[in-house]
Amino acid sequence: MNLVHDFELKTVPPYSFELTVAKPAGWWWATPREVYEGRTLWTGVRWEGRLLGLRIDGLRTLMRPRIRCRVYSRARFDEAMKDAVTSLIRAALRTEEDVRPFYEMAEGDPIVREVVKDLRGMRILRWPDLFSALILAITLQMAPLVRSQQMWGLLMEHYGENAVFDGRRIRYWPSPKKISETSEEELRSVAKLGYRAKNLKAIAESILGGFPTMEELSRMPSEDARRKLMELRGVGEYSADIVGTEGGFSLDVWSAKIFGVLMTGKEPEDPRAAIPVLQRLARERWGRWTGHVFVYVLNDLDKVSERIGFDLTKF
DNA sequence: GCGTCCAGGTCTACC
DNA sequence: GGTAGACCTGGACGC
Repeated sequence: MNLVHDFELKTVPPYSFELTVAKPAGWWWATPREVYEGRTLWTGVRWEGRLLGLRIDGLRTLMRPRIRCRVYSRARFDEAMKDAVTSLIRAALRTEEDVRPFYEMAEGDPIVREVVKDLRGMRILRWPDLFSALILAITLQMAPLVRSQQMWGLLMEHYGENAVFDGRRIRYWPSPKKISETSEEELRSVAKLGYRAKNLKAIAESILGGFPTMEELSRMPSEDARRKLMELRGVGEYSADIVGTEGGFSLDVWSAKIFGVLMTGKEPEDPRAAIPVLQRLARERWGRWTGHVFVYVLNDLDKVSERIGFDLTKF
């Protein structure tokens, strides 16, 4: 791949590049196989059907942050393509988001007050590529994390693609086209997707059939985007919140246990049944910042556990 | 060793 | 409009 675009982004402080792209809980920015070393991220993104290599450097400090991004491609880039990719990366890094109102709200809340000090400057997740985010959501369903990781590994190994640039080789998620061309039986047996194979194929076909892109979804009112995502086969509220551009409160059985302890003082007896109740309580308590609280708390479980004297990492 | 349970949900069929 | 029951797979657990 050749260098086709090189630009800098200003960010609204405080902005921590490291906490944003390499989350303490281990979540990646675009692919689990990306590399983060010494304030530089080598990763990839699929845009308009083509895989791009990205080298992103976090420059300067928390309060005077800048980001330099280099884009690599096999194809040539014109000015319109450069503008589109710049805005895609800007949105996915959330460089223009002002988190100060969130931190002000946190001052008055005992659960969030210390968490925002631990993770000052972190931005919540915002997947750069819709289909990759949907693969993540589908493979998280009804599976312990190790099983989800097994599915990611097999999907990438057998159907993924390499971005080779800047002396690096980064393995990236399969394209919708590749998944649509693979039989459901093969996805079941080779990628061990089980019942999810049918859903993932249907999603790939919807995307190839003109489903809105992440950028188009982000321009919709968030509730409309959420409803649109739930039109996809196998995407319910949980998955729509994982993929969604506004950082939803995607409670599942695991996180319901954690927030059950934090918000009600005890582990729910039936976590699945507790999900809608906890979601309502969270929405009432944190309003538009609910998704931020979710990501901040789940990325700070060690310290939160220490403070409350209850091991939340055991779930 | 072997059987059972259930996990970082969603859809369908039935009432 | 509300809700059991089914769904892949594999690790944990009890016997």
